[in-house]
Amino acid sequence: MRLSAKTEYAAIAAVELARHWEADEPVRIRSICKAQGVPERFLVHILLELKNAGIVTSTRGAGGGYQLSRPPRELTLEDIHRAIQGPGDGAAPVTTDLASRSRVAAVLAGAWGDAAHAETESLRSITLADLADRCRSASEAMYYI
Amino acid sequence: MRLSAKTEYAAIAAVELARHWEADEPVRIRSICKAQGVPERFLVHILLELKNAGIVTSTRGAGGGYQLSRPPRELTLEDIHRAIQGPGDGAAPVTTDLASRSRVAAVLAGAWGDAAHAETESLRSITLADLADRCRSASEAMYYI
DNA sequence: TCGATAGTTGACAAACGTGGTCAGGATTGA
DNA sequence: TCAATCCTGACCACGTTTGTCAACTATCGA
Repeated sequence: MRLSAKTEYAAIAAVELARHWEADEPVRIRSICKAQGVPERFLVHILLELKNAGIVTSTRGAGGGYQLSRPPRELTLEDIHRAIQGPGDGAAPVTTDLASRSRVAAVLAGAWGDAAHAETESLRSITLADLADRCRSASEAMYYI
Repeated sequence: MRLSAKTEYAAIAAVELARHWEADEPVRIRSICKAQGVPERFLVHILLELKNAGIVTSTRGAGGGYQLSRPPRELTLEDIHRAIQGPGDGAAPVTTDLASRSRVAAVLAGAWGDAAHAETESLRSITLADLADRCRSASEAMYYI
């Protein structure tokens, strides 16, 4: 479960968009960066990847910005993870080479796959709506401190 | 679940040692490499890491080699994974920085942690004995083809 | 004691991935 | 037209990964 900064930033941005889902107007990159402390030039590329993956849509020009392409309830952390880290993550690179000539490697490939599957399922169980809700509860809890 | 070649090689070597556990004599690096197609000079360093992690023991000199330090039933894939990829894998590097000033990042850290935990538990459920057994069944199945 | 065998250790390097930055272009609203 | 905003590709610095090489040390058997 090694997480790249890119994936983390992508998830942060996605949750931020989920929090603005109801307003139904584009969110600017700059406002995300300002709120979350993410390097702006970098987030440009990340959001572009999310757009190419069909997770967000963009509106160009003045007053433009980004929005989720679907309701936050229908988007999971796994979607984000797959969009950024790529689908070539569950399959082991070297093992697939070795698996053809080594039984041990083949058996291991199955085991690694099981673990990858467990991770994927865990991520798939968490929607952006869940995360946005948790942020809301967390901020409400703050008032009691 | 990104897997480094190093971790894969380590697991292959560990399973190979598990298959020779009952013989109770050291296995040479060269014989592992010959059987599994792993670069020999590289496996040297990998086995050294496994040794420092207390997973294997070594016997120097002529007739020397490596053996598992404990019965294969007591060693899991997670042990191998942790020994090579390091324990600094479940914790997200950037998030821990951001988590302090961003609620979103903090909430996300929890979610990533859950997924990492699911992966770890999956790996922990597979022992080297399991894998050695699977290799044995796989090779027996070959006779029927 | 000698020599072969095998693990130990550290230095090194090429290739790759990661994490950004920069400049300029395209689009849109006012 | 002008300003705001996204789009795109090039670029680069840095660390990690994946090895290789060479020299050293320990052990066994003759």
